[in-house]
Amino acid sequence: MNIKDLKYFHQLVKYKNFSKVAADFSVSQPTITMAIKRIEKQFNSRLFIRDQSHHELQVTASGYQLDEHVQQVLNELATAQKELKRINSTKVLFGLPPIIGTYYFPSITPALLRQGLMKHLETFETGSKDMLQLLLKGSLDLALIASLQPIEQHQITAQLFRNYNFKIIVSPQHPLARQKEVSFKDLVAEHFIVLDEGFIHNTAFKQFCQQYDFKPNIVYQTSDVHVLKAMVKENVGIAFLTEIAVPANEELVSLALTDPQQPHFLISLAYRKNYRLGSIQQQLITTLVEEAQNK
Amino acid sequence: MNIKDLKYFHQLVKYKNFSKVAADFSVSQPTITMAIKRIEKQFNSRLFIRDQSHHELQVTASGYQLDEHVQQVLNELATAQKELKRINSTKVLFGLPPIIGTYYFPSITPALLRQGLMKHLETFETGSKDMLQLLLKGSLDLALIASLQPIEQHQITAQLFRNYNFKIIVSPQHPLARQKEVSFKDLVAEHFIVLDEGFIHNTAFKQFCQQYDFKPNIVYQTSDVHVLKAMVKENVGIAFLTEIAVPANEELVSLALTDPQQPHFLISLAYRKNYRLGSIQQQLITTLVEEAQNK
DNA sequence: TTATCATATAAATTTTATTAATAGTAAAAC
DNA sequence: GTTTTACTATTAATAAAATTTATATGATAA
Repeated sequence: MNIKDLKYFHQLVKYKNFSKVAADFSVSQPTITMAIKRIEKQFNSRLFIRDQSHHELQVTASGYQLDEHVQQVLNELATAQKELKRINSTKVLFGLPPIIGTYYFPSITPALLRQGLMKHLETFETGSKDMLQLLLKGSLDLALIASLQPIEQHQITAQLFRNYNFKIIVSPQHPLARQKEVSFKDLVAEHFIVLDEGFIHNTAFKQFCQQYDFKPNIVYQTSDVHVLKAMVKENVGIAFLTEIAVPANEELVSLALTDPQQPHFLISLAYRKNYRLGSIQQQLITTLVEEAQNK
Repeated sequence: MNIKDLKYFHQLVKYKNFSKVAADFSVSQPTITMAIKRIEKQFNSRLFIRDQSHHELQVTASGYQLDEHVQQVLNELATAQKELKRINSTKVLFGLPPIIGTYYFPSITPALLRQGLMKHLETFETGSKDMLQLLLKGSLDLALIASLQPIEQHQITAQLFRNYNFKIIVSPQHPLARQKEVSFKDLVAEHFIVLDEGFIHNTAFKQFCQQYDFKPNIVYQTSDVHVLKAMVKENVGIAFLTEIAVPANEELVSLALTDPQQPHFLISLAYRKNYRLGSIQQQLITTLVEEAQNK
């Protein structure tokens, strides 16, 4: 059996059209016919129903079931390809979401430098949500990921190692600045500056809104935490942010949330279960975990 | 790329000998040489070091890393093959460990009969530990599995639905029969009849022994619960058994365990995440879950 | 030195995949 | 009710690929 045939098969399940698949792979149409015949013979199953009357190719239950496995197979091979491409580079492709990269990671870099690990790191920045997908696809080796729930993803090993609260930040001019804490439900009337979809802040914020059943008054949405803070300082609105992103010395007032059920900003270290750890990777993980525990 | 090449590759990682692999697949030795060359070219990586001086073929880090993925791929295809072979039989191959099959399952059969589901069931009996492996390999469609911890296996969906205690059972003649409950640590001097390795009872029992740091006096080991009970009735020894396997009407006395930290006998319904559920499968799962909740 | 073991190479052969050309079939368009 | 169009299947020819046979190479062991 040939991988190529599996690729043809998968595309056929997707497009349900032999000619289109042929064109897609720049081969002749009979090539696809033959490939599918080979696969149907190999698995001894009818995978498609060629019913010309209904003007669409039907995929059988067997066809869909096989496709589940074929997808897994093709992904596995693609992942292997990407991994092997990197394996001899002595560099570890390390995913670092912006907030973690700005406010948490710098505190670990001295330790990494001491161990001579920094030069083996190649960081890649994107939102935590994308990160998990990139890990799964093999486009990353290792990643720090922020989440609201502990990461439970088959194929991924995740070590939860930091747990932060969310806070409300306001300008010193804001009436709330006199308080030390506040309940989210008392913020119905406030104007909010919020972070973009890619941030889990967004998800946590929506959760809160849903919990208290109110529609927040969002005056501005940004993907830049500095912009968000600048606007809060100008008292344009208040914001919802992890405590990690609010160093003490800033001209901002942060209020604890008193709500009994509240989400947390979790930081985990994640990698694929079948990613083989070389000595550099081992050292890196150990150092990251140790540093996380020292704080 | 050909699946055959991947099979050759995997065996070569295993045996580290070209000629042996060739013999294994009944092909000539150059076939393997060529196959490996193709794969090394495809992945653009050195996978083996042919160092004749050390008299053994060395597998590189890349080689091992690739093998991780190759194993996954080969398993996925083998699973697909088995699944598709069964898919048109309208039968669901249903794994049922002996204890669950004898003491729990019969209580659900009336509901299954009412729904006309029994005729679609083909049950297969083996220990819970094997069951998970068989599911993963695609040799089973669905299984009831006993475990001490909730099942957390990537690729497997498991619904925990029953939770039983473990008990100590003794003959009415036994001194302990006058008690209602007992702590495991007070059983050091007893003679035990225990179940075989395949049973999770065995694991739970060992856990207890380890916890209290004692070496149990095991007078007989069996894989048959009836034999175990018969021997307990004869007062040959006492036993450690789930409450589910001790119906009230038997001439046995069961004692609760008072230990604060004790394992539980969990029953879960499990299937592969990418096992597509047809209407029969859906109905079956719904019925099983409903019945479990009714008790 | 010779024998032995393990892998590589090369040419010939076999097997398999692909193509070009064409046929078949049903629905849509004229 | 032909003709066109859109899809898929079939066939023979061709191209590509994997496999074999025979042999070479290189290293250790006898």
